[in-house]
Amino acid sequence: MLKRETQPSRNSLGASSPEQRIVLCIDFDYFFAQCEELRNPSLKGKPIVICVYSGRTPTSGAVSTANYIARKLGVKSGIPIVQAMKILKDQKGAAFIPMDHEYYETLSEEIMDSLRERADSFEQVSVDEAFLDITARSHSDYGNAEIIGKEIKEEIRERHGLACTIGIGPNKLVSKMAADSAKPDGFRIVRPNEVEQFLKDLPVGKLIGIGPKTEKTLNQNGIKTIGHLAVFPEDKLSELFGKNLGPLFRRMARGEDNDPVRERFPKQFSKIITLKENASTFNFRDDVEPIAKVLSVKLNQTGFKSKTIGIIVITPELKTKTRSKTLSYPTSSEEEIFSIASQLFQEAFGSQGEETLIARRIGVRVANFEEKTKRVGDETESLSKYIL
DNA sequence: AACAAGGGTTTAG
DNA sequence: TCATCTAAACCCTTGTT
Repeated sequence: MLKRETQPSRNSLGASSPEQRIVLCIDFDYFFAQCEELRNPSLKGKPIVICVYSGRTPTSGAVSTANYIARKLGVKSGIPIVQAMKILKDQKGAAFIPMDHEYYETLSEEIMDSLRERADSFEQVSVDEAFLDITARSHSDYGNAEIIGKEIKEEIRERHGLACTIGIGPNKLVSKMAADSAKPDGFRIVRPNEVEQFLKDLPVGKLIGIGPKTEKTLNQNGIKTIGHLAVFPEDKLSELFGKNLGPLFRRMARGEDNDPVRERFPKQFSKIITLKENASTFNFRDDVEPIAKVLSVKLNQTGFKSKTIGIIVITPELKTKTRSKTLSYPTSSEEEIFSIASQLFQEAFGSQGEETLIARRIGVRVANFEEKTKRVGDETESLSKYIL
């Protein structure tokens, strides 16, 4: 059914790529739950649910993640805690553990630091995921890459006691999808000549960056598999998803991705809380101050200052409203963040007798960073190695 | 034409 | 029925240089 015009032959345009990159993607399995197993081994073998309690009622909140025992029974990220409790009510020993992000971050940092040394260049994507460019140290040879990858996997098990999944491929996209296809506790290599076969029959929704909304639109246009997407007319895709994203999706479906593995620096910080009860501005003024403080501290600790300060309101219908303001100078001052956020809340909630906006959750965001001068103790810091 | 600001949406973990 | 939290990237519109 799917007509494939994509032949093994390369496209004929210009510089035959200096590309023999080999990229390794590492993903710690059910990371938060595994961290909990690490400090409390008696949890092993039981369903574990990592919870974010909102404080509205003793059980209200959402599931952050769960180990595979719980997942197999239907507990997924994002579902209400109550629902997870229902699913697991007959499971003896099921554990509902409040998320302890600081602890996970500490463990993550230790491991990331040891991974960083094993890469030509390194990119931490999240608390439990990273890319390693291993082109040079593998001499662009997948046999060598396999040895390196397996060493890393074992080292993490032995030194840190954690299971992980590793994917290896010619770029970040393919390495990540290779890892996704192999988890948990997996290892998979997809070589350049295997990319097309690897991708073509997977549902489009499996492509990184294609979520539920995009998948639905694609399906409605007859695109069910990544192979379909790879040969779909580019102008149609541009029409559907925009001039940038349309063509990008098509390239991704072909397994193409030139994005380099590079250190990431934060571009924004935000903090959002759930209010005990839905409220308007006049009632949650006291909640804004501690939020401003947290962000100010974080800016000062990391050495950033932000020019843009914004607020976020989640309505009872779970719609998101945002307002922001950009200053002519960067700041990290608690008072300043608080004062501007308060101002924005006033404006957003209608100061002159309009209908009052009601919030379920409120938050503050700082963005548009400018680096503060100097910082001691960090060598990797000088940010001049930033090639874009 | 290029860029910045601002608000919304989508994705991911 | 119940629905966390953080961060990034993109889209579109509007306004400025």
